Amino acid sequence: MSYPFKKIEKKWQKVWAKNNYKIWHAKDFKGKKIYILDMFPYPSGDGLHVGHVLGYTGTDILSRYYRMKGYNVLHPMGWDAFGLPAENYAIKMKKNPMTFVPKNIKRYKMQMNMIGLSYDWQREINTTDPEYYKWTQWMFLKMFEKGLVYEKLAPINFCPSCKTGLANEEVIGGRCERCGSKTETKYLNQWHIKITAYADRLLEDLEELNWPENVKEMQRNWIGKSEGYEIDFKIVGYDYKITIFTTRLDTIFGVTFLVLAPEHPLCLKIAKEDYYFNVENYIENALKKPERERKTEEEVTGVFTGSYAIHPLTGEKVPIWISDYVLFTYGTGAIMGVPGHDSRDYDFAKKFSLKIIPVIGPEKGKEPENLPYEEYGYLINSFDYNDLDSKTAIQKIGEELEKRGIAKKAIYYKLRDWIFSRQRYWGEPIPLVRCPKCGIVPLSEKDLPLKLPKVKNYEPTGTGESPLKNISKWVKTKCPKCKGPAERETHTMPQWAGSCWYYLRYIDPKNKKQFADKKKLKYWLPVDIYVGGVEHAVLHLLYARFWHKFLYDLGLVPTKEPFMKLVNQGLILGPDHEKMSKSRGNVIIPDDIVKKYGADTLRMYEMFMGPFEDVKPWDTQGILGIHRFLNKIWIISKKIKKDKIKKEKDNEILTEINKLIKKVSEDIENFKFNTAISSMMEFVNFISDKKVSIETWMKFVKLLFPFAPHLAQEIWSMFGNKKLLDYEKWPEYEEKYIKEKHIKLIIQIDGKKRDEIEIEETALDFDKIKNLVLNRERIKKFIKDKKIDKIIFAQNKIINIVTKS
RNA sequence: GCCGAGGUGGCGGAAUUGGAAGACGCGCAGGAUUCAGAGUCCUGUGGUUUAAAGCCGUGUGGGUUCGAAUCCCACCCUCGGCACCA
Repeated sequence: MSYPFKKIEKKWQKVWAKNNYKIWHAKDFKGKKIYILDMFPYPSGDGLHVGHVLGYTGTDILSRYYRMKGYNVLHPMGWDAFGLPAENYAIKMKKNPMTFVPKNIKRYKMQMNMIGLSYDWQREINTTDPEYYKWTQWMFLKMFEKGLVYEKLAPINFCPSCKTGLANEEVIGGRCERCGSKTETKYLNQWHIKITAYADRLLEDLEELNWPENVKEMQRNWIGKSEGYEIDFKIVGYDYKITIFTTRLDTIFGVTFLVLAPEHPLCLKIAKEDYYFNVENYIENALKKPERERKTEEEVTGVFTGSYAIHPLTGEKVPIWISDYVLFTYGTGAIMGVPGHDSRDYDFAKKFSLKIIPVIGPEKGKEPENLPYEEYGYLINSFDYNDLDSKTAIQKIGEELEKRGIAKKAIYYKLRDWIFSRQRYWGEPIPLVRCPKCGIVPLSEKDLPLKLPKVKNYEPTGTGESPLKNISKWVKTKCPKCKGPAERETHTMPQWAGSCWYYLRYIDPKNKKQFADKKKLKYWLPVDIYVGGVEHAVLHLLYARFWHKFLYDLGLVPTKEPFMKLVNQGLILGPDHEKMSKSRGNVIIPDDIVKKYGADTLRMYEMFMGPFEDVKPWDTQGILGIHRFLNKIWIISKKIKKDKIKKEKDNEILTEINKLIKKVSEDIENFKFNTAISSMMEFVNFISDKKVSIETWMKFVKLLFPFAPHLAQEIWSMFGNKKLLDYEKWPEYEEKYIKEKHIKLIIQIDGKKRDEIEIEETALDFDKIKNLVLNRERIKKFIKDKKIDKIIFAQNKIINIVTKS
């Protein structure tokens, strides 16, 4: 029979709901703070899944722990309700998101209470609340004001299923991040935000963050900074010059051709008569396919222009080609071909029988086989620069070319500006007006929020226009400047807009005058611990850092970075070790588990499964182990109540409980919840045949509380404690009980364990121990007539007798 | 191809400042309780044809060391990310 978890959980959830404003409400400016943040969910309609439970339980354990440690804990929750997930779901269910989303939120909140999460609900926020998105729009206007927002007709990624343009970050392997459809390229007039202006700082400031290395690396790669040189090549018979970008100036003597991207404006201008037709043809063909689709093609293609450039150092003529393996959107849209040391250039040269000159080789006098050939080798076939190492050569050649005005240092990034327009209904309206007289005019602050109108038909049109375009009542407006007739911008903001600053609003959620009070921001920022999925590594986490830096530059937030420590919870797979999905039928629903075993079992099992950050499969049997453990605790509690031993007299138990306090505290702080639970189990196994005092057991119950709050609270009150456990102090361990009086010494012979011996700590003397050990029968038997070479005595733990062979 | 993380029983995983490999849990086997089952409790559980002892064992092969899952070198495999970024 299970312990009455249903009754217990219901009972305490009621008490907590009633007292929420007291127990979990973070008061401003009160002592030492800690800000523990979850990535807030999209209330999509499927409800909380076990992945949410994993992350949210982790932060709940931390919050409960730090509250008991005496910290002022800010642990809020809210709803990222704008955007595609909610909208797509609403379309599928044929319900307006405006009426549908609040219902979902209610359900999510109910589920969160069902698993006993200790959020400060007084700080709840919702990105679709006009009082919230008023400030999202306000911040957008600040960016507009500072010249970070611009409109551009550009080829963008378009999702044919979601019927909207997407940012580069939202395209994962050529597919829509949300629905998995292959994206297409469309030319649309879109608002862009100049995130590239922050590229360097976004890169540099990563250093000071306590984030998982892989996430930092993903951001570094995404920003993709390359330092090199721009070099001008003169063209024979023309006044034009071709500028290329390279990071490998040391290979310049290996240049045997130049390649232009098909979009390059010089292509047709320098094509010779005999080649013109071919060139025109090639370009036309190439441009039909957007860059993204060209990449996947295996075969190298290209066409010769008939023109030649002059090598700036050798004066030799090198042919100028056109090929779509050169991207117009990166660097200068033109490259120097070094087939000796670049695999793509090599493939190209092979295909079109172009010259290949190796210019990097082994160090002079060294055998070629024992050195790394690529990267930084030594120059060969490079005239005055021969035998220099690559690094030095880049410097020297750079200096020389700069002196002659042919080259200059340049830095390029992979990062592109943030495409900010969405052709969808369910987002923050962009607060701009198009006036035939004044052009683009921003709304004034007092006109915010610009509310999203209620509509009947909100489905995406697919024409590149937003559904808002059809609501002429809303679209037609007056120009804020000249008061003449004008039209509103009808595209909406991307889903990421609201999540860029929500952690700031929690700090002062009801402020009507500012997005948050400065003093409060100063007190609570930065976020100390941020927990969420790794899928946001170059989406939300990059945008939010940028947004935060922008606010920092305006003096509106006190820190350069928003999130100091980041932890990614690992994915939970289905029992079949596959990713959970409806189509596979391997989805575990938290509600079912709660019904069957209770919330405490669910919480604790998810923490016990394995390391918090690892991918791990759900084990339908494994959860029984945790449920049995909680049952055992319940039964032992009843026994202890009957026994009525007040003070702890058993020294062994004192040692164990003190060790446990130390272990659990350290493990919680390090997100090692699985080993914390293991050691609690070991403790319970240890005391199960002993009589434990109430004093000791109450300490244990406090340790259990962050993990299984309902059961712990019930046991706590069962022993007549009136105050809620939330207000109790976390137990402290006493060093004197932990110190071992006896030392178990392992005896090894030639590194293999042969025996062990227990020694008083005070009797640790090498000679004495040596005698003791060598006289033991068992040891004598092993040594027999072997000669002892030496004896190693290590760390009061091991004695190793080494024999001569 | 490049970057990052990782390979430990039948399974999830412990131990990583070099010092008893396999904690804890699941599963499995045997026993107790029971008319029976469920549940609970006890015992065992890396391999080595049976007990003790021994021997072998942390992806593979080498190395350093009194001693290696842990450090070094080479290789194999798995997972995650990026991918014509010059």
